[in-house]
Parts: sequence; structure tokens; C-alpha cells
Amino acid sequence: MVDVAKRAAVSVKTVSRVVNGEEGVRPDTKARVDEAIRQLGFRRNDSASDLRRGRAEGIGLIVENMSDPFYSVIGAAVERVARLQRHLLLMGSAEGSAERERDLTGAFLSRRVAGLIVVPAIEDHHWLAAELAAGTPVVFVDRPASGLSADAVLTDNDAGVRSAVEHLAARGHRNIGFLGDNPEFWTAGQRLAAFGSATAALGLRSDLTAMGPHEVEGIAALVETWTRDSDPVTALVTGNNRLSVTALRALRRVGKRLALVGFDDFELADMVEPAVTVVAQDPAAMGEQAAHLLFRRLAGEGGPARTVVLPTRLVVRDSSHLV
Amino acid sequence: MVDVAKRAAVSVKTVSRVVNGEEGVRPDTKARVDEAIRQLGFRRNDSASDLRRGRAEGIGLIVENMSDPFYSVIGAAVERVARLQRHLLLMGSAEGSAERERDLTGAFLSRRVAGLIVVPAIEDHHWLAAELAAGTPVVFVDRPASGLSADAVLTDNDAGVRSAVEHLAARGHRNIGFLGDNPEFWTAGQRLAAFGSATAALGLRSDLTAMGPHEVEGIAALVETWTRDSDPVTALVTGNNRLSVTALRALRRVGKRLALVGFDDFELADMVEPAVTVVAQDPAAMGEQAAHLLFRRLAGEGGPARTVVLPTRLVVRDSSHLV
DNA sequence: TTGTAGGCGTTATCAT
DNA sequence: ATGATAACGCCTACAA
Repeated sequence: MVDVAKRAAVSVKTVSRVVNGEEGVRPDTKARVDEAIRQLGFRRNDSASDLRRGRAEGIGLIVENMSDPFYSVIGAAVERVARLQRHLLLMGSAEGSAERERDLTGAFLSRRVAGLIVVPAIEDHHWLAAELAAGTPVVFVDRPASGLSADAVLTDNDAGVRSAVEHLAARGHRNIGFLGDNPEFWTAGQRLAAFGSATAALGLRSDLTAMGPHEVEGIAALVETWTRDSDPVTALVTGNNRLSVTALRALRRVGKRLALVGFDDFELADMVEPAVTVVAQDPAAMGEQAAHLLFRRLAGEGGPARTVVLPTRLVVRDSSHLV
Repeated sequence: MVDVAKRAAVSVKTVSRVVNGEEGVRPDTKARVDEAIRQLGFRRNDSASDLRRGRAEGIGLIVENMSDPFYSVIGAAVERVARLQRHLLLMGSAEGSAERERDLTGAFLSRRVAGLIVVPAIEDHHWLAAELAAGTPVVFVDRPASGLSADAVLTDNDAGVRSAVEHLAARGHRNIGFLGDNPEFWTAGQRLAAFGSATAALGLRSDLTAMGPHEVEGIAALVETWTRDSDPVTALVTGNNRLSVTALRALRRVGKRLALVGFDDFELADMVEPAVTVVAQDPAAMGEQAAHLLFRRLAGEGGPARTVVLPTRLVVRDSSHLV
């Protein structure tokens, strides 16, 4: 900047004003500065700017796995909003590890990012409270933070699962099996509980649940067991899209055509055989809302922590019509 | 850091040494400093560190679309390598726009990132040469940079397309249609050229190509035309995974069961009907290799620009066996 | 083993 | 409308 200032025969402060588009620079002065910038190929050093201002114009995003479509769509949405606000996106995968999540958080905070958007792993987050109080806003996505009151964007897991159960019940299914993830994951626990209450409310069996099996073999065995009964399971609800796909493979493997409703839509759900009915979430909206919440806080909005709960949508496809 | 120094009754330099794990600090001194750090909740300001060192410990990644599985897998691989090297990942979507690509590049360079990994949009990159010369390494992925000699990681498009054509020819197909993207995209052009040479080498027709149609309608109409002939097309090769899926939908729409081989594998390719034979690329390997190339340059490796060409793999599924 | 001085490039403050 | 000067927090070089 000094070089530019010299060449344009002005002070560095004037150069700074031009670079930042501030008011109060005569057009001809600005022109001289711009020309000097062009000639020297000058580019502002944002590290210095960040240091002086105390904050970096970037937001940190921590997801479980960047290559999972659910998270990459969230990431893309966050990045789009961030760009409109002239912020960069720093992104990392915690891979379900609380330690990595803390490391990433620490790295982002060291870089003095303007804010953080986090899909939290299983763990307590009270240690983040100090940072929050120190003025770095944090928004949680998909699952709320435990031990901490912070903004969050969630999906209406309860209504989503209920819509799946009611849909199947309306088609005459009485014994519905639920395949979920490890209930230590907040969403898995929520969906399991929702399955319990939805089935109970309709007078259906609530005990046909299995949390954990991820492999085709395990699920295939389970399906065999559930369908050997004199009063067999005739429909499945799966707790996330990976389980939907695995269940589909398992059903093919054992040659059973049970009805199936999956939580979370997935690419080509309409092209597989059978096309899978799903309870669709809207990950792009989740990312967008989270980023909006964050930038609102950055704009100085106060008040208590907000929680945005997004609705789900039942997308009926062929797998509803089996059995 | 001054606060920590005061509390531990040492100089800031000693604190700096402890924070950076440098040699030559007595254990008891280190213990005192660590305790002060803990008490004060101190966290190093990386903006200041970056400024002083002249480089940020982060790498910038520019892709076309963060939510596309191909790119998100590349991103995840880059991030993994970056983390091992204690670097953060800054990521953005250029969305096929040369202007956005330049903006993002500029933003990353302003932040003085250690290096750049770019999936280039259609355009000349000689303007980047100055930065390259100034010491910021750049690695291109999926397509090479034009007007600039830089490291690149590519897929062997020629061998990939050839393997598809030879596979179909071996199954007796003589009239193979090729559906590609706009040949302004480097990969699309490469694959089209490869199709031309592979068919010519086998004495097959090379003129059954269509570059551009992306919609089910357009492709359906094309298939109708190609199959109305007295000497009809019996097999298709598609130039990327979106086209594979669209072609699949189009074939269903018009009720034709042509053989199909797609370039690039996709999730559930084995579960759709018919399961689609593909020429698989390895995006995770591409991202990983690109990051390795970058860090090798950062470690001071000199020499001319390297180009790494990764092989493809033909994955045979049901769609090979039609007609 | 530990400390002092100076400067990285920018922006805020206060002058002019 | 423009400029001089002092931070921002850290690290390099050198000194003790």
C-alpha cells in the first residue's frame, strides 16, 4: 500500500480509502490511486486487514462429512449466502469425532472467523459458551447444541416420521418396522421417539425397531426375522437415506417386497426399483437459514437464541404401494 | 499474548515459543506459561501470525459446484490432506462463471492462502501467471489451465471413452451414439474427440454425436431419431453422469432399451433399472493427488509443471447387455 | 534459556 | 479532502 501511495503521490490512508470504497476522496485522486494499483498489481493483504479490524471476513462451517450429499448441499447454500455478504467459507469435516470438532472449532476461532455454523457431533458444548459470549456467533444445524443456548436450524423430525407412519397406516399396514441409526445421534433418537409415539397413537405395534445395523447382511437378517412371524412386518420406515438404500439392497437380497418409506430424500430415489417414497428434508434451506441467522447476529441482532424448525414433505413413490 | 506473558512473568517471546512448541524452554517455564494460557483462555491470533509470516496456513479450493458429488468428494479429499498438513480449507463455487472464478481467486490470494486448487472454468488463465511466479502454487484439477504452465491432475478421458466404445463393439454394436456436454468444456471436447478416434479405429460410425442437449425431452427426441433409421443406433455412450441419468430417463420415456455406458460412476448406478455400466473416475484420488502436488510445491519442490493422469475403470453392469 | 526491538500491512484517530 | 502516526498481535533477528 505504501508503494501505491508513493506512486500516486498520496498517503496510505487515501489508498486505504480508495481500496475500501470509502467516501470523501476526490474523483481525480481516486483515479490516480486506481491507476497506481493497476500498474503495481496491488492486492490488499487481508491478513493485515483482519488483524487490524479484529475479525476475519470468513465463516467457518463444520459438518460430519463434506462428501455426503446432505452436508455438501448445506455447504453450498451457506457459501452462496456468505458470498453475497462478501465472506469466505472455511469448511471442514469433523467425521463424527468430538475431538476433531473441537480442533476445527479452535482453528476457526484462532483465525478469528466472523462466525461458526456447526453440525454438532455427540457431545456437550458448554465449552463454546465463552466464545459465544465473547461475540463470535454460532449457529447449529440439524441437531441442537447440548449444554448451550444457541441459534439452531432443525428439521421437524417428529412430524416427518409421523407422516410416514400415518401414510403407511392409511394403506392398511399394521406392523411397521423402524430401522434407525445409533440413538446417541440426536436425530436418530428423535426419529425413534417419533416412531414410538406415532405408532402408539394409531394403536400399532411400537416395538418393531432396530437401531444400529448398517450392513446389508444385518438388515437382511432382520427382515427375515420380522417377516417369518405369523403376524409379519409388512412395511419399513428407515431413519436416514443411507439406511434407505441399504434396506433396499437387503430387501432385494432376501426377495421381499415390503413397503418402504425413507427419511430424507436422495438422488435417484425415483429411478431405483422400486422408486422409494420419502420424507424429504430441505438441506439447502437449512444451510441458507443457518447462514441468515448468523449474518443477522453479525449485523448486531440481539435477543435470545432462536430455533428454526423446517417442515418435511412426504414424496410418495412406488415403494408405498407394495404388499 | 502480552497478558499471558505478564501472568506467567515471562516475555512474550517465551509465550510465543511455548505456543509454537519451539525448543529451548525450561519445562517449569513452559508449565507456568501453559497454566497462564489456560487461566486466561488465550488463543493465538492467526491473522497476526499470518501477517507476520506472510502466508496463511490455508488452501483455497475452487470448484464448479460444491453440491455436485464429483466436486464434494474432491473437496473432502483435499480437506483431509490439508488437515494432515495443519492447513484449513477455504472453498467456493465458481458456478461455471469465469468472473466468479477470478473473484474467488482474488479473495483467496488477498487472504494470502498458501496455495490454490482450481477446477477451471472455460477461459484463459495467463493472468494467474504473475501469482504463480510470485510463489503461490496452483494446481488444476479435472481440466488443465489454458495459457499457463501449471501442475494438473486429470483423468484419462481418451482411454476411458475408448474402453467404453471397445466394450460395446465387442458386444456387437456397430452404431453407437455419443451424448456429450458443450465441447467448450475441456473434458467434453476431449471425450468427444476420444469417441471419434475410438470409433474410427474400429471402423464404426463416428458421426452419431450430439453435444448439448441436457433435457429429457431433447434426448428422447434424439433417441427416437437415431432408432427410426433402417440401420439404427443400438447403444449410447454418455459424456458425464448427469447425462447418463438424463439418458436413462429419456430411454424410459420412449420405451427403448438401448445399451448404455456412462462416463463417470454415480451413486446407485447399480440400483437403477437397468443398472448402468460406467467408466469410473476416482474423484477422491484426484483431490488427494492435487493436494499432494500442492504441498510438495509448498515444501519447496521445484521443477517444471507436472501433469498427473489418473486411469479409469470400466464397471460392467446390466445396461451393457441390452439389445 | 530467556528477553528486547522492530516491523509485517492495514485501519482508526486525530489533525490539517 | 487528505495526511501523519499509532496501534492490531505476532514472529524474526539479535542480544544477553
